[in-house]
Amino acid sequence: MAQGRGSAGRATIRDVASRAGVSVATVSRILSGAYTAPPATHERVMQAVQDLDYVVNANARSLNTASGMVAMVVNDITSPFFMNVASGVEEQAVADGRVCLVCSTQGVPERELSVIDLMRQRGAEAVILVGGMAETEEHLAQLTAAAEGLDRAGARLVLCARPWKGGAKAPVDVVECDMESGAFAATSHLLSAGHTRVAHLAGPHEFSVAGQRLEGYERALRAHGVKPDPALVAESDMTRESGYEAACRLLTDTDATAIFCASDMSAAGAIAAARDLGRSVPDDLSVVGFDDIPLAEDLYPRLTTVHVPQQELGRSATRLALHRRPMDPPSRRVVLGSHVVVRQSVAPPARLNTPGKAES
Amino acid sequence: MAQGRGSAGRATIRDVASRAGVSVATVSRILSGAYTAPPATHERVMQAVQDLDYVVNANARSLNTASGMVAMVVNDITSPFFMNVASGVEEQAVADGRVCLVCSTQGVPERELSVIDLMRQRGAEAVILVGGMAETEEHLAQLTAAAEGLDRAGARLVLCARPWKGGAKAPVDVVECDMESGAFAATSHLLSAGHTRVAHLAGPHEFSVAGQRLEGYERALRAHGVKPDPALVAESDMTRESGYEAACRLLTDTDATAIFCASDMSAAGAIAAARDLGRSVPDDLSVVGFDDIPLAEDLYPRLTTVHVPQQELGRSATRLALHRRPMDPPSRRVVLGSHVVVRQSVAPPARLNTPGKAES
DNA sequence: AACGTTCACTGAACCGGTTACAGTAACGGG
DNA sequence: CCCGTTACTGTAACCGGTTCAGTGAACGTT
Repeated sequence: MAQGRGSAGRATIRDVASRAGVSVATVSRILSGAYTAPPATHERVMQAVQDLDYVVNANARSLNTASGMVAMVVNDITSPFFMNVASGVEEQAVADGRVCLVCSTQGVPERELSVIDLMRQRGAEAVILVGGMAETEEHLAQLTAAAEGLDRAGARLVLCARPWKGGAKAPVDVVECDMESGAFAATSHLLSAGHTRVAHLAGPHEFSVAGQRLEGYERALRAHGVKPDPALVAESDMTRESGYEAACRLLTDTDATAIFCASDMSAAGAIAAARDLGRSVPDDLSVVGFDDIPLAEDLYPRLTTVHVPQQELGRSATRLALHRRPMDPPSRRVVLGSHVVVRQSVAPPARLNTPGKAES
Repeated sequence: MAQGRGSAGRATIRDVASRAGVSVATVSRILSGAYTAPPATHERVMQAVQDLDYVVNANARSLNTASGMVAMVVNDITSPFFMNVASGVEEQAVADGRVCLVCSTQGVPERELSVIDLMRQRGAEAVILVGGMAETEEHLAQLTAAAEGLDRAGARLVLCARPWKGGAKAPVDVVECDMESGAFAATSHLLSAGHTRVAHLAGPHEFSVAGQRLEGYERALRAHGVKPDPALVAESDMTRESGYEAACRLLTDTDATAIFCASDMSAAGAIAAARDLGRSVPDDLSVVGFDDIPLAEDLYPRLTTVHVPQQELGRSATRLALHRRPMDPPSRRVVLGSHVVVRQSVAPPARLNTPGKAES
């Protein structure tokens, strides 16, 4: 079996046809399962395929037919949050009989566009953008153009876990999580525990998702009658390292007794920073994260955080992309909820007698 | 800009050619950058491309030319270890001017084969298998067949972080890490700290990588004059959950004072189990992991583990696949080293007076 | 003036599939 | 026995690119 034909290169459908003594059309029909040939013919063709180790050329095939590909574009392939979403996308895609390909932009905005283009060139049926990215107006315009191009080709661009600022007439669907209210709940949780000096370890201000979390944080403060203090918000890029650094600044320069972090990763950094500075969590410092990635369970103390339904985000995005009916509006939007999951990283502030610095 | 042509579907190269008043050959050459046309012609063509919002059909293109695709196949897209390797693959692939696509098998062996096939159908220049998988003889045979098929098409199959049992004549390259000696070093580290009852939280016995770690563990025991005790090795599937369960069994059923885990994930489970059973790490139980994924830094206590150069594994694999000279042997093998990185999860055993169970 | 080059470009034959259209054989009904 | 189906198969025209072989004009030689 699989005795490579003498010549180099791969066998083509004509090789198979001539070896089986039938026409290419017959081979094509049999292989694509279009119809049932009489057992004898079927057998002969299959034998020829076997003998020649023939595999169809999917590129040639999708010259006339749908490619069956769903493409997912991710900023950072090592980010647990993104990859959890990605697994939801994948799951739904294979459930719908497609194959799912993941491609990373390595954080470079231009690569995002070129990757989308690539997928468009390859005839992907849906392109799903997972996660945030800084959005200049130019970038947004190009994204809109790409979406229109995809649309014209009968494909779909879906934004997942990332808001869309491009207007409703662009053929773009969006699945996101209500992060503003998640942030509100998280911050409220800290305020209810008695904290008044609640810091926020924000994400990059260019990221719209970061903006939403900041807004929720500020709204909660105001709702509890606490005046937002700009000194209490530090910016990081949501990674562990930059979370560590920003938290160090917060802990040394301010009197914050609690930190609401824009991501679990930066919360991990914050906890490490606290430990290195001799502050114990949650006794000396309460920490709340965002995302609820698996890591949250393994931090010490186990991290109280805002649960974002990552897999469901991915699944919804894929469903939106693939199950589209003729008269759907050009642009649809699904918003999933989030909720805080309470674990062990929050406690009441150490001393309620704030003025004095003496131990209670 | 991008004023969609009246008709549906995408513009083809002939549309562009006729609009620019040149032949398709000219357009093709200009767009593929094959030669430099006079500015006037170049300009006309580019304008037509712009007007029609033309994008090449990459599938049609790769009917005649190399696809420039590198494919990576992963078992679990959410595994930090795999995705760290994956980022190395991706990095090297784009450095070599290719695009890199990731595809997951979702842990199903048959899907591994079908995904490889798919990539073969699509004309990938290299297929890189990242991570282990149970290998039946049949699976191995099919893998060999796939490798031969790829080879005939001028592509390459590379196994990364996964050994190859299929013989050296198969056109398969392998990049792996010396896990046996990593396991030896890790176990020795525990033995040197004074432990004699060292348990092993093994991976699935069908996984060859798990076997290597078990061997290193046993060799270390023998080297230190300790008789391996089968009761001290528990099997898990390297996930956190199954690590938790296996560790619970180990902690309640045996008198182990240290556990060498086959992965950091299962070590995380073991630490959680110890905590839930009221044993403190490292005072009552020492734990060593394997892989050195980012999580290791965030566990409490910070996890002593065996560092596996994940990104480098991925980079090497890609280099092997892409940089191949004519007279290279059919099958090459690169083995990278590993070393234990000491953090805080190991301490001498609590009581050297093991016989009595009284508190010291 | 005749001739060899180079330049800019074209026509048409590929690449490897799918599929519309058409043709043949066998079968069953009237 | 004739004719309309039905079942199967073949021919050839696509799909959308790349590229080989070649044409005609302009240019520089001798």
